[in-house]
Amino acid sequence: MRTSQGVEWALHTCLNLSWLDAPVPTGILAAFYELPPAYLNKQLQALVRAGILTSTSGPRGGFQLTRDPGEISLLDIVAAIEGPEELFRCDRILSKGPGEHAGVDYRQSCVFAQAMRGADLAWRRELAGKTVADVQADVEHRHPESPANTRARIAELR
Amino acid sequence: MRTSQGVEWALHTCLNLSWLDAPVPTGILAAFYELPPAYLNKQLQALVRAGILTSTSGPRGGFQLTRDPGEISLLDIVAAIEGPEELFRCDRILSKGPGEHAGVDYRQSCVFAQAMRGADLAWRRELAGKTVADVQADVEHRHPESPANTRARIAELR
DNA sequence: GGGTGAATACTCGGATATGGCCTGTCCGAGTTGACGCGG
DNA sequence: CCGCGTCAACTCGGACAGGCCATATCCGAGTATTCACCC
Repeated sequence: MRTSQGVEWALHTCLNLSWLDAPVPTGILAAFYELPPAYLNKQLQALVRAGILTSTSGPRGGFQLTRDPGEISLLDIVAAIEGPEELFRCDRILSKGPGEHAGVDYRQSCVFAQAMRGADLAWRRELAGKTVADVQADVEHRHPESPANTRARIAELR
Repeated sequence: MRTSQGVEWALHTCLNLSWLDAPVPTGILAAFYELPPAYLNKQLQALVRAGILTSTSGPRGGFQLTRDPGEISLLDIVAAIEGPEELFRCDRILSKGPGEHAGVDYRQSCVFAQAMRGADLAWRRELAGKTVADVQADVEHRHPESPANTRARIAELR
């Protein structure tokens, strides 16, 4: 059980977009990391549906962040790509067991489901506590040249 | 990204086995929750490889816990089924980016990978903190008849 | 020279193939228990 | 009655198909720019 590649792509792409102020087309963003352009486009569509990115068609179009990087958590991005389901898949097999009554929601009452949901929430809490702005700050602290490098490379690829 | 069905099956099966002291064959364990026997067998094999269960061949054979339920964490079971990989898949796409040097392990230095690993650890910490014995106690507290019910149903299926 | 119109190039968006892993099944190897026979 | 050997049934274990989701790609719809033409 691992996240899809799209998550890593989306994270890094959002960080790059946080250093830019004009729309950037898929082709450029894909070339930045040598990714398949059409498939990256598909992932970015999911970010648009989630309200994280805005898309503009036509020449000089592309993708850009809809809001401040400080308002975009890593959980927002992960959930946009992976979907809203929780990590643990509960098919309520307890309902097939003995001594159990109908009309009970085993997703709520099953102790395992509860424990797994607790772990799921811990995971989400960590992801929700870190924003793109936080990452931005970390990276700029370690590698102050990163924003300029990114802008330069984007301009070079245009 | 969700856990496979095998995780839920393994969790409940381990709990059932914690209330029994003799080996139970796959067929019985599967009938308990109306699961496909051969496929459940496949999952239990993974638990054997992980050292959680012991298997005995021949008549009167089957599966049983290798150690005390208090020494089996939910993480042990999940990891046995899902494998040891962490949730976030990092393909080090940074190494394809500009201004980056070879010889750097981007699984370590990438800020996103670090943040995702932190969330992963939070998830694992929750799962490692809960043992089968804990679940056992919770269930017995809420439904004191559960152990007897389980033993009766197992005997009935034999 | 300025404005307008069409043509054009560019970009996103969804519809469409392919591959790998999860799901599901089957049969053979090994072991245990039972049974019958002989002492 | 007791011991031993054979037989048979039972169980695990790994090898073998099918289905679904992640991966990957392509082409059409829409739009802003550009350029040429006309006033």
